[in-house]
Amino acid sequence: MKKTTISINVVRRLPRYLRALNELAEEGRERISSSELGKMLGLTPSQIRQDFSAYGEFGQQGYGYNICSLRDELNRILGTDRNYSVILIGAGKLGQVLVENFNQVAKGYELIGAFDADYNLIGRKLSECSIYDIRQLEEFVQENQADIAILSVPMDSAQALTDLLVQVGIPAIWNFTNVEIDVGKSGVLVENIHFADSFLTLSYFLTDKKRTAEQSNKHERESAGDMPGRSYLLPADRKGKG
Amino acid sequence: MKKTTISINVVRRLPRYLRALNELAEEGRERISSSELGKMLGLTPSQIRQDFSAYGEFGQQGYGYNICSLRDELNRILGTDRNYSVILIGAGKLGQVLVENFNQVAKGYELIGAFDADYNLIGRKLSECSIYDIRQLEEFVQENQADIAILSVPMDSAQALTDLLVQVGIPAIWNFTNVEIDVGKSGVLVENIHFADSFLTLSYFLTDKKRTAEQSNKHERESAGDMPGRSYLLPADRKGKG
DNA sequence: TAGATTGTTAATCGATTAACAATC
DNA sequence: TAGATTGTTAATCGATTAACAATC
Repeated sequence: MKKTTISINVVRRLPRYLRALNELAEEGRERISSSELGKMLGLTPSQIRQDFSAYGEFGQQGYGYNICSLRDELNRILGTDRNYSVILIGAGKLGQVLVENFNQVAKGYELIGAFDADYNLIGRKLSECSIYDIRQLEEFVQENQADIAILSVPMDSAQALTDLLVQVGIPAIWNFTNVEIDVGKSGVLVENIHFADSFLTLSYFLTDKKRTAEQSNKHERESAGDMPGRSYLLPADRKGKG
Repeated sequence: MKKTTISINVVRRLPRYLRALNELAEEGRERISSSELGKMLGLTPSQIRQDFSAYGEFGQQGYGYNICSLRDELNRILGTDRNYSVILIGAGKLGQVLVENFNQVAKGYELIGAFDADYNLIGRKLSECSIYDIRQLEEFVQENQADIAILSVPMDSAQALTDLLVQVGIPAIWNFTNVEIDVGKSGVLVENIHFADSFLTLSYFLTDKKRTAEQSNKHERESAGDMPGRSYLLPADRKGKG
């Protein structure tokens, strides 16, 4: 356990490690080396050992890492064992889909309430969770601990609802609106799912590839070799290295 | 126009630039300096100038950048002017939501077909787009150019459908399944929206913050100052710098 | 024991920031 | 012209990779 500050790059790899370990555990595997895990995820063994060592000494020389205990450590590090309570802000179509998939996506988290301003929705149920009037939010969070808010509202109300969430003291927002929401200096955590940004990134690489192809067509295939092309764009870091 | 290889970090900032520029254009602003744009997005002026200069000389000394022409350049770089055709694989709830929001998310792209294996869905319409039998996919792409596939299917069929997409020659996949899909050495582009990974990242920082708080409680508030705490976790790079 | 593989230190590589001449 | 601000080169900072002693 060395590094004092852990970079965002390291953090974003942790869920991927957890995913791989869950798979391995299901297959009944007992142990794995940094080098095998590296092959699975397209990372170097060095990087994997560095990443883990930022949090402790989880492996054993000559043996590798015990899959179940490493998985447990990651769950602890990520906080999936903390029984966080989640609320949904915006119970429209997207919100509904998110709730339905919620248990798949977020094992160990509990959805305790949904909020909307639409009277057609208020009073209904989403899975096992009630939809409340957004004006009841403050009251609700005074009586119930809410750790994370899922924000799935129209773009034009995103900032107003962010302000509300900050005001009532929600510590973390999972933002699905395609807006750069502003929490000021509140210290409220924001994690964005910007669909459009992700889509445009894909569009970029596709365009880049086409441009390269157009280019080499211009050069009238003097070099007839197959151009490799990026094959994987993973969030924040590349899979294969070129 | 200098750098030959452009890093993924730069690329992932481009959609954010575009978003800011669209906003500014709507406000009727004409020009902006790297330093003002930097303030908007929490980036240094240097970084912004570096990023743009990888693609060309879009600014003017003493003036800054013309908002509309910079926006146009970015659209060109990202390929939003290329009229890409998109298909949807998996017309379930998530797929439906994605299609409904598609025009908002991806202006300038056309959804030309949806595919599913469910006979309750096949033959219906999603917005203005027909849902076809997935077994017709190969035939369909022989007759229609399809540039990007949105993959929104259950986790256990994700890889099989990826294989199919690769086989029929789709060049880019926007993957919404929480699975590390494998396109082998095909060179097919993959951009992931891993909901779970994103959620766990948020959970991590929340937990991290709580741990820090617990820590400083242990130290019996000798230093009574307010701890700042990370306020923004943006994809791939941090907003405020600590 | 010998082989495997860790955790960690040092080396390398890459990305961000700073500085500044060029110029609108 | 003077002030502003670019594009780019150089300096700094940080992250990844390599190497290796420690040890299971």
